[in-house]
Amino acid sequence: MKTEFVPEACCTLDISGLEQDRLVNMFKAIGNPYRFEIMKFLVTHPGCITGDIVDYLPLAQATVSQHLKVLRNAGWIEGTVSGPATSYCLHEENIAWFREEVGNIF
Amino acid sequence: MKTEFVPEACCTLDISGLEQDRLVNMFKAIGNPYRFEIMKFLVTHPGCITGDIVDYLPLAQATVSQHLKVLRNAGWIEGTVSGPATSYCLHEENIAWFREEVGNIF
DNA sequence: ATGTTTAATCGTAATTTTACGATAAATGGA
DNA sequence: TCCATTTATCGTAAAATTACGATTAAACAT
Repeated sequence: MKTEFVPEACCTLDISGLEQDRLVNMFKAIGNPYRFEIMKFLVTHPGCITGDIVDYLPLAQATVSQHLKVLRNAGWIEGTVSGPATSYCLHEENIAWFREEVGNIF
Repeated sequence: MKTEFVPEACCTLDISGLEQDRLVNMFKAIGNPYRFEIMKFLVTHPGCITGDIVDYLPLAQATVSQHLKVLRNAGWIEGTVSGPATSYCLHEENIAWFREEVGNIF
């Protein structure tokens, strides 16, 4: 069997299937300016509630809620209901997974 | 001056301004299944031409060309005209930058 | 029970992205 | 010069995303 010569590349991108889908979805979710800002805000304001983020961003409550949903579905954050409010935190486990995957393929 | 207590976070996301814009744009560009596939293909087929990628993906030539443009504008790849064709490679320098930035903030 | 607070969801408009066929432009061979 | 090859761009349709006001639902205090 002939093995094709492949020059040394600057990354492997060695990932496929569901893991790839999951990673691409995380890239897509964080690839939006406002959602990236939400992530940054959560680093310094862990456990804050939706209203805090609404106050912080120049967006309507419904829009922020929608962005939070995208981040939640992608696994970047998790929300816990506390009273009538919802408290948001970074999803440490998934972020650790992201860091490892990116570290492996880039 | 009172400094607020901030618990240890799983990442810093310590980035802002133009660098943040640039990074978010790279996230956005690679956050598309077909564009991610193109990147993977280029790892193992460096220097291939547009037509090779068109043959590889179930997309029309115009669509692939458009995806290549997005990847180029985001800095993921670079194309060099060779004859009537265009040869594409990963943009090693920008990818190295991406790797470092992600490594710093995550 | 009623009213207040909070956030998700609904409905919808505007914008952006994605996809494709057709065309144009550029190269190089016959 | 004429033709074939290759790819970018144009025009446009369809789909997805983004944004917002209005509504709904849930929790809790009075």
